[in-house]
Amino acid sequence: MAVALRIMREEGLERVTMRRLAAELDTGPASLYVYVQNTAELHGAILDELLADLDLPRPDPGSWREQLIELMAGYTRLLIAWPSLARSVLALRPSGPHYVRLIDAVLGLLHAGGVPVGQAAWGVDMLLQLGTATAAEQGTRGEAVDADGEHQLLVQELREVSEQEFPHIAGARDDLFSGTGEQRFTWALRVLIAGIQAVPK
Amino acid sequence: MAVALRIMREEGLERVTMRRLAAELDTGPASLYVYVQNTAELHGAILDELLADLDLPRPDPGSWREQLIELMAGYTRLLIAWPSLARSVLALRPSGPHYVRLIDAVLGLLHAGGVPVGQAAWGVDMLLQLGTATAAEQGTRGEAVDADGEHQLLVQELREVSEQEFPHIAGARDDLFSGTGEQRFTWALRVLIAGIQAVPK
DNA sequence: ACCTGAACACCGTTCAAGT
DNA sequence: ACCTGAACACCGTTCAAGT
Repeated sequence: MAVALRIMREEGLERVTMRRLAAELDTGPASLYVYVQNTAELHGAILDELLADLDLPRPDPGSWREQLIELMAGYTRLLIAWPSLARSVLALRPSGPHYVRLIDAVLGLLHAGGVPVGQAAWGVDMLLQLGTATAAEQGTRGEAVDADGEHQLLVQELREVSEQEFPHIAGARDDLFSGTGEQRFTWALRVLIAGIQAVPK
Repeated sequence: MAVALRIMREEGLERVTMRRLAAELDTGPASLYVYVQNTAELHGAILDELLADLDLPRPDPGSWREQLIELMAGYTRLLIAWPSLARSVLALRPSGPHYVRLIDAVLGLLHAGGVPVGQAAWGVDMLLQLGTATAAEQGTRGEAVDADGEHQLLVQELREVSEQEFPHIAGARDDLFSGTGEQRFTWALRVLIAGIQAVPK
């Protein structure tokens, strides 16, 4: 496990492959299938290892919202450092003890905020999905230039769109690209929290 | 392009590779790099092709919310049929004419609902991200069994968690697993729409 | 009983060399 | 000038055969 984390830190998740890990451990790739069912499970184990470093707050009814925003920001920051791990995680529906701990903490904060338990239970999924997806959208270390190129492509396309054909894009042009990633993410969290509080099941 | 779609429909996105596509076109893989910069761009082109089939509503101020929910459900349904395409798309920040058309339609509906343009502009990203991420979380055709296995793992873990260690999970146990995917997704859309309306930037 | 070498069936991308 | 065969550098997973 420690070896897998080292490879990820040094060369990126892309290099944390069964073959590469096996080579690092001086054995054949077949040997790893004794400990792990497939590559997805290997990546899941890496996530849980990373989540061990996440500090969970002791819920305080007076500032539960800020605590929740900070906790989600922390989770997301952690994954933004490894976008392709975020991509794996999204397909994975992670399990693992530290992930469970995180779910409990988010539920605890929503409880402290007086959010009805049914809404909180469905809301946790949305909050974690927002964080994971936001990280997954970031370009990978390796692909950074490409992903940016792709994004620039959309930006350019939206800027050049004709007012006749797409009036609403034209009318929102400035707002579409405004704000930093951080500002947008914080707003998104507030949107989610407000909605989770307000909308009954 | 038509060939790529056929391969996807017959064998899944996993088989829409540069080499496979080249073989299907009776040439070497190098030839494709004349038309497309890399595999990600190929997948992006496939998405835009699929989006051509999405019906966009003419906004009606009386039922904009239901129209928006139906539009987002349509987008998501389309991607749920190809979860690994959704995964590619999340990393891609898609461009392409049909994607632009979709953005304009969502903005139009939010406008019809009287949502301030700044909130609408940032909100579109959240709505599309919700759809894409929800589809990406679905198991792939090929991985279906595995992904389900993973998910069952978390479900089991959450069910068996001790009341002392994780009181909030224990207290929300029934709600955590309640509802169909459809019900949860519709609720999530309403949460997002309510939040986008309510939270100023 | 446990482990793994070697094989099967693939990948993306580049570039020198051909037409 | 344009196209592409062949090569480089990898993959995940399985299973027969060894210890």
